[in-house]
Amino acid sequence: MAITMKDVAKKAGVSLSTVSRVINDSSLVSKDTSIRVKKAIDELDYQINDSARALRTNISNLIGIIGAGMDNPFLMEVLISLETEAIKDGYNIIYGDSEGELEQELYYINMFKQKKIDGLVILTANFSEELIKAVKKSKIPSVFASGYLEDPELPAVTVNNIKAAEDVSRYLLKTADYFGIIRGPYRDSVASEERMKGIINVFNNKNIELKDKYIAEGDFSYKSGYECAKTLLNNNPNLNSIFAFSDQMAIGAIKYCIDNNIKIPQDISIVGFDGIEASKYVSPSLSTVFQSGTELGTEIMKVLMKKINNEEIENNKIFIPHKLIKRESSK
Amino acid sequence: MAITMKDVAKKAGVSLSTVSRVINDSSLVSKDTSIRVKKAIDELDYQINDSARALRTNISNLIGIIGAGMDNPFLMEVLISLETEAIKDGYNIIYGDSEGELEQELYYINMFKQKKIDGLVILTANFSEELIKAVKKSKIPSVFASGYLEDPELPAVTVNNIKAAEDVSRYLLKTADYFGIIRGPYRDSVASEERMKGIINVFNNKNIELKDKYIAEGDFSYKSGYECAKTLLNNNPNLNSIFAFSDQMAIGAIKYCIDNNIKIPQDISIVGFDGIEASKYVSPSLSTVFQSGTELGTEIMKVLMKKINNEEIENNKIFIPHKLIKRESSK
DNA sequence: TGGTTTTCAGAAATCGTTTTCATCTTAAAG
DNA sequence: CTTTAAGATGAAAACGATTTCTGAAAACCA
Repeated sequence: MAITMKDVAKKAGVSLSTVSRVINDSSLVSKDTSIRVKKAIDELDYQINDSARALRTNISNLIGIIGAGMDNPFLMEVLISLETEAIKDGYNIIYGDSEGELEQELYYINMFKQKKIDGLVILTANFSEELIKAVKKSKIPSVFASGYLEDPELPAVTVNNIKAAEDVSRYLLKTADYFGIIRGPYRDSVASEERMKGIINVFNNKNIELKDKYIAEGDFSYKSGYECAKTLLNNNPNLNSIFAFSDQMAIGAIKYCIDNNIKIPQDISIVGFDGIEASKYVSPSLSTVFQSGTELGTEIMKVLMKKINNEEIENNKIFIPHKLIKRESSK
Repeated sequence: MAITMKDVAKKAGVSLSTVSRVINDSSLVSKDTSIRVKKAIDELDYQINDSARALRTNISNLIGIIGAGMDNPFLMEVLISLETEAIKDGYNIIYGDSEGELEQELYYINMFKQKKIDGLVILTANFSEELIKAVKKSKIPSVFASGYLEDPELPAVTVNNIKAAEDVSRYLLKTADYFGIIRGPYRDSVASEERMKGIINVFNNKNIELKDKYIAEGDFSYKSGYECAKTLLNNNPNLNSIFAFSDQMAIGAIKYCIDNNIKIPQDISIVGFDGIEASKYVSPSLSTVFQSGTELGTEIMKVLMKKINNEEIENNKIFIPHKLIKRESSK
């Protein structure tokens, strides 16, 4: 059927072993035969059979990614970056979208085990204890994006959520006595919890009481941002700043204000999180915490490669830089 | 090392063949042994080795996707949908981002061949003749998203670009004598060419001359939309409508107008294409041609499954529905 | 020159499945 | 009571690579 090593071996007049050696750049083969074999490979247009190789070596050159919320441009950017980096290291990406469901996450871990993936990236905004357990149990070298796990065996790469939230809080409190918060889901969202921590730090520091009515729970979507803004502004009629935990929610909040004739930034300042491309092009343009999805992706991959190659990981909690960008949506 | 069929066989007191039969739901095994084997599988937590199976059967249960421009939320939606559908059919998605480079596309086709993928989806806005040739040569069952190929062997699933562009054209010409066009790349963009065709149809019909200065070439990004709007409005000072071939470009164009104190829709109407979520939340909200990325994904998968299973494909050019949605950005 | 090391190449085992073929029961048919 | 067919199961041969072990030839050394 397809061309195999055997065909190449016959054509080049050598044994299977030799062909394999040439393909794998073994030093144990003479320049001369190497050239001959390579020529045969070329002429026959031979393609290695990855299944056979994976079976024999137990290495698949596959990196599994379990993702959710890819409608978020930021996560998407991370995904693309992961793919780009993986290819550089000779790996392919196999993607599973869990839609945030534990059941599906476990399903993918199983699938991935069967596929003998070499590494795993968890690219979801929230994840449960059960997932963490399952990942650990799988013994697959893994890295978590977003959030920080206490577990030393499970490295995480993320923006410094606490510090970033502190930055925003201090900034908003320059022109306000308190501010409304459109946070991410309460359930299993490490990142949101950390950002809340940052806010609390600053509130405490300034002796401001953080009231429940300042907080609305969104799910990172445009729509939930819109709804949350409505809730917040109804509950706090003279609210003059909002910090949303994603740009999409911030843009939703902006829309609500415009729909209801609330002037931005005169009446209210709005700050988002992520720094997605769209944040520059909405009107008013959105102030936000910028983090580079591309950078996050490359860092994740670096750590993952180390884990796969059993190298020492000096630090299992890696921060990528962030920057507060002030635009038209805030004063 | 890992648990294999052999272990299961031993535990259940049967032969390898029988275990294999149970796993593959063969009818040739008695109820009794089947239960026994299944119990053993459960107890040992046995996982099939996909490499071995793929080697033996030459079936990988992998579907390759070559994509580009995933920063476009619409394509992203298609990707997620493809993944969801693939899983239902027992396939995994392996994704390669070509960044629109032929070289990378060819590279992925090669990789995918080695991985023995069962099907391929080309999910890029533009593709060249060379790519088409390579896909054909690969003999992998393939489906193209977007654009229509004349080739009967290569099915394509897409919105009816011609008709959709006609709809927009007729709509805009109700309140204008002509309109500006922010099109997609000239190079290899079947979809853009088709939309131009639709525009030309309507222009001809109404005896309007399509001048070069009405047309600006973008790349589907926010930024290019902004730049193109600038060009168009400079070249056509009293332009009062713009049709952009993506929502992102339309949003960029809106931004340019707002930045330059051009009132939407009083001074100018703007219509986009795709119907991405953001189009609802920008201000003014964007009129656009809605098409469902999810639906596109499921349709693509349906066709691909037919190709993989060697079923008859009655129609190798499938249209998904579209709908012109009128919002605040147009009158 | 004879012995020792190096260098290169091949034979064969192996990875974990699926599948063909053969075998052995047991039930149905005559 | 034989003969046949059907129903279950097992043995063994693939699938296409890698790798260990072994051996031949060439190169080195004294």
